[in-house]
Amino acid sequence: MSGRPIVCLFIHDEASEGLRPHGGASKWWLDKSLKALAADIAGLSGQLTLRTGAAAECLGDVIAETGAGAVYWNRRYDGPGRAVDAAIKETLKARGVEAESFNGRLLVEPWVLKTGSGGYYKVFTPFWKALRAMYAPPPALPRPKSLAGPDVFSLGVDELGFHPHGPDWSTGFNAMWTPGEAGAAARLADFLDGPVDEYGECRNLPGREDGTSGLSPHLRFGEISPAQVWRAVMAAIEAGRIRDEGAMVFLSEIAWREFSYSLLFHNPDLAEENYNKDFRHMPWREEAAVLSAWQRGMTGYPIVDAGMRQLWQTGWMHNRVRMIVASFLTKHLMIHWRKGEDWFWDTLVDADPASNPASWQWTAGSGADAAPYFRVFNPITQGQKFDADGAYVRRWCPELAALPDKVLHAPWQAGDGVLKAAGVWLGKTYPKPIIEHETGRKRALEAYETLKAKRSAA
DNA sequence: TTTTGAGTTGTTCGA
DNA sequence: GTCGAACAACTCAAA
Repeated sequence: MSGRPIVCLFIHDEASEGLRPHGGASKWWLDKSLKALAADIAGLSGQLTLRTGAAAECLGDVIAETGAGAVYWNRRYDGPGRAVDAAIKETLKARGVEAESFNGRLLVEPWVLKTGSGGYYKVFTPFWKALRAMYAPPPALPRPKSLAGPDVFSLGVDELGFHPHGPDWSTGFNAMWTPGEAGAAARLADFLDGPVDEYGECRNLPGREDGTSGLSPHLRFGEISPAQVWRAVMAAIEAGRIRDEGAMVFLSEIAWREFSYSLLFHNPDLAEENYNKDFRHMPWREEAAVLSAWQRGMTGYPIVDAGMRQLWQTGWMHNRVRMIVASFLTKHLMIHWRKGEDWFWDTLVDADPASNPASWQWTAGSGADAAPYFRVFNPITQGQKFDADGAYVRRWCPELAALPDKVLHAPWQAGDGVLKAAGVWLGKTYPKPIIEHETGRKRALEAYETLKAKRSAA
């Protein structure tokens, strides 16, 4: 294909059967990412061509307009996306157009790693061992010298309407993110220049800005690949610039992403159906007001509310806090994990078709290799343990900032004088707990008991 | 085929 | 305050 003119095509497809529409935060990201990509391509004498509509039709149009003889793309792994892509491949080949797909998103295709008995892995640790043992990143391809191609009609990025308007809720996003390939590379470089060595400990501290890599949205939108990450980490270890202790913990998190993709590939309904079918008997509660309080960060538990507000304001939430808020929704509040998954899908800039449902199911207990049923995160002790100095809660729940550390994660335990001195009026300036911890915990454990009873009866 | 060991991230209780 | 044990039982992966 070298030397032939290229049409760089992005199709925004909300028309093909079954595709899950992008959430609002994803659209915000795509708006910037596409602009960055367009600029990068323009720098190589090319043009990013944007179309909207069903992918098959858009491709047909562009082929007719340009006489293209070949179409190349990177694979996706969600059920509807795979169906659309398979149909396109078949149609193109029948028309005599070369059609080829590649692995651009994963270390290893989800059908490669198999257990001794030939199935896919359902437990992370053996999956990770197998991946580590066999994986070596392919050598990096050289940057293309030119992406020149024919002048084709294209929509402008702004015409997609991806940036929020009326109101623009994204002001808090701008300070945090630089979508695009250059932003992704800078993130990785910064992370490998020090923070990765402390990753093992600091990744659990949400108050630490550099405790985690912040690469998730870049990985989500293909601005950097896990193979690039792996290569860079290994190179830094070999050069003696970083130790392999923290680095391997970091790579194991990259492997969790792979594990999730393997689960999604082998369970295309992962975002809708319980992976563990016993959970169909779970007595979830339908309480719109309670769900809304969780979404708005008004549960009365500071670490939960801080997380939900960080999400709303920046499009991202620290991983430790994701587990806490997800446990709180599915266990204390007993609201279906799908409601949480939907909310994250809409509000996260890294909303991922594999990681999001897999992680929600993991926390709820219905997922692969899931948390055991008795593991109900205590939002008070989690806060005290991982946000001991209160930096995280004070940042995202400023109305509590003047409380002393001792009661910051459980304001209702503070005496009237302490509350008054801090300007906190429970039920007025900050909510009372939506449910008492011990009550919620007991209720969740009892519900899990009923699952067990139903299973043994079946 | 059978057996064996192990399983991301926690909490609570009692010594 | 700190420590170890109990919390269940099951499924998975590999020997």
